[in-house]
Amino acid sequence: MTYEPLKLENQVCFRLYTAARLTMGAYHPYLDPLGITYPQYLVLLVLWEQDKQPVNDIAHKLLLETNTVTPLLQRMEKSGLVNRTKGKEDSRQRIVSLTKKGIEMREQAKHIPECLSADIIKNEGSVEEITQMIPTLDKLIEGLKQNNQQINN
Amino acid sequence: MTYEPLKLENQVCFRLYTAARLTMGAYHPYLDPLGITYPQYLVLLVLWEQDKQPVNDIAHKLLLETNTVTPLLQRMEKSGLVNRTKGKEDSRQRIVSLTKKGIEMREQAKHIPECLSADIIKNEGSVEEITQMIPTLDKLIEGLKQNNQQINN
DNA sequence: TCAATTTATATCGTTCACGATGCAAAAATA
DNA sequence: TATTTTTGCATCGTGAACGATATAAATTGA
Repeated sequence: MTYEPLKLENQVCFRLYTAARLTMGAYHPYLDPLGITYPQYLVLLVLWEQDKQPVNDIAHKLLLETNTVTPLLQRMEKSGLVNRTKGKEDSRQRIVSLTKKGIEMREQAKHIPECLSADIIKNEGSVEEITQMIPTLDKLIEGLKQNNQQINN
Repeated sequence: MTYEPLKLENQVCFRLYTAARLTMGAYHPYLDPLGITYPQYLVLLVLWEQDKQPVNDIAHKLLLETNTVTPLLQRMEKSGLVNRTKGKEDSRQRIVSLTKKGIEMREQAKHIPECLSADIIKNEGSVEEITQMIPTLDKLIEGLKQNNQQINN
């Protein structure tokens, strides 16, 4: 009985990749009525915590590149959720602020986390077990951040 | 001290989404020289376990839709990794088989899993802790599969 | 002060990911 | 057998993700 690393079933990354995709799928019933996608929901979470942030801060908090976030914000501006104004001190910056619609969406989104927990309980049973993964995921993310930085230097 | 579900830092899904993206990034140094992407690597893993499978089987094993896998396989055919031939019993099927190049790539990819483990150890320390998440991830994936099926009915 | 460098954002091209739709072959059923 | 339904795959459109590159503004430093 030998351990075979090239087997799909032995790969942690495949599970992360799949779990992430399926979890995003589970958000669909709640985000579709609001007319937003999961990455757009993440941007809103960031702005609901603190309004009026430059693109870079948002990208940094989501661990995304600005060339991912810029088009995302452009789409959100087009759909009336945010405004993008030139920075006053630093005119290279684009300050992203919530519109009335963006602010009000928070009320509608308020119950999404508990809805998702309920869905998970319904089909699988244990939110506790899942939340126990958080410290490990955080350590993994921190390590991967450093690793990928080393690659790009 | 109230728990705030709408805070980014309290969201498990965001961590899965981030961990998955960053892990895929960590594969780059090993996959780029082979000229393949991470999803293409997953397809190869499936075909290395068993050659000559219809599109549907591959999609099912990767938990992807066929409309994701079909273009993926078309690109892999164009880059000379696989062939796609009409099924003999069921002519609706497309049987995907490895080319010589696809078979030989297994040798070059052999050490990727241990390289990735080494990278994780280097920057974070504990592969054991990460592999301990596997049962939980599997339960989560299984529950989400059922949940998302219920949605689409 | 002026050139060189860095920084913040944007643009472009390629590859996923997936909902919606189309189509032909197979299976089910009348 | 003829018709309906299902199945397997493909195509199209949209929205991420991200590497590479561009551009203008700010910063550094000679």
